[in-house]
Amino acid sequence: MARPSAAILSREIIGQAAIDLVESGRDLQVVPLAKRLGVSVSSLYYHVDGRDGVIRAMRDVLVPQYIGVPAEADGWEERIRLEVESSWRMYADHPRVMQYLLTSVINEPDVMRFYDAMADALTEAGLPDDEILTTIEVIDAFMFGAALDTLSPERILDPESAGPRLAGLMAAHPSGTERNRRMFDRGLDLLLSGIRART
Amino acid sequence: MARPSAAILSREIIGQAAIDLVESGRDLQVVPLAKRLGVSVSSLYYHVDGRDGVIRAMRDVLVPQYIGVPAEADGWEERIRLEVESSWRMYADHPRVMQYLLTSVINEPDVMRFYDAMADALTEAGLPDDEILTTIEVIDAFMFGAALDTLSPERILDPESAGPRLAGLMAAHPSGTERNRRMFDRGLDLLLSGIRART
DNA sequence: ACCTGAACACCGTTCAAGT
DNA sequence: ACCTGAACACCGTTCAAGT
Repeated sequence: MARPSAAILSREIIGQAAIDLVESGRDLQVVPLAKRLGVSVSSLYYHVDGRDGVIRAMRDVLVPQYIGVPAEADGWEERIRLEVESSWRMYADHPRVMQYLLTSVINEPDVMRFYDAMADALTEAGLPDDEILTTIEVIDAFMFGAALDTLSPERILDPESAGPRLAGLMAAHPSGTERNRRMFDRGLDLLLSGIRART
Repeated sequence: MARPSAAILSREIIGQAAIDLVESGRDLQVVPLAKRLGVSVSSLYYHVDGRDGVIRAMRDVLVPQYIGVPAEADGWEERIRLEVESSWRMYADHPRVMQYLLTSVINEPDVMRFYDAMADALTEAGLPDDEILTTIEVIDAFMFGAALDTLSPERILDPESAGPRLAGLMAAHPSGTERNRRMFDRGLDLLLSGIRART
């Protein structure tokens, strides 16, 4: 079966299988990926440029699922929230995949669209021109850090070894997904509040 | 020379060499590391528990250089700034090393000290108890994202393909280290301003 | 205690060969 | 056009052997 009647592989199929593999907790490796696809390793190389190509394929599968709907919103603040929210969900839904996208730069057009929308919103907010790009970068960085936070273990700190003050706070603190979600919301609130104070 | 008169390796020596290797732009690999140390690969395994052990060794070399001096400061805001600044510098000075520390959790006691100091400062600021931990996590996440931002290429976006609005802003925007530094400062400002608004 | 050399399983990549 | 099998360089790890 050197040439099947219908192609059994494609960039998308490979990208999706890689996402599944990685999200199931394993490393991104070509051999297990091929096995999962029931295909010989070298077959992958016809559709995708090596391991790095697999990473780009993952990105190209994920991005269209989350980015692109230029949400209907009233007011700059709501626009920023919606914009950030959609990128954030992509990160938070696939934190393990994120780790690999870290090195590979996100697709130009997508970043461009995000930056453009954000620049519009911040201009409308009345932020001075020379602060706009930096502010976008701040939000971007926070989003990124918040996404990677998902990767950290359920309990980051051991209450046993904490001081009494910290231990008390930790007892009433959520963990896992809820902790992460709350952190993201609060961060965005703080940033928006800070931006408002500058306009 | 199976047993030299004076040991030529140690955890620290290995950790430092690994930092140099990684910071020079290459991947963290055991074989080049051994070569750089003028030693056989298997020798590393006596001092360090494999590749992961090398990562921990890097961390144990870096952390004491940056963390630990509990800075003299007046006022909660200044305390937070100093605290965050020192962690941040470790990240920003060694962004490539950071990539590897991402997976490995930072040493318990260090995180604990950071969280404790931050909790004190935020309590002094008058922030409600149920917001303190979340706020610390926000700052932590931002710090992290800002550090990883250092890894992104000099010019993230191509002004050619940007809209006129964005292109104009980009012309007046710094790049490289300065861009990164400014972004970090602005982000911390925004967050602190947001925190102030909540007290 | 501290380092070496050989050996092994495994991974990423290439390429000629098949249909 | 699309997949396979073999071959290769290289990496991480182990372990017996040396002093």
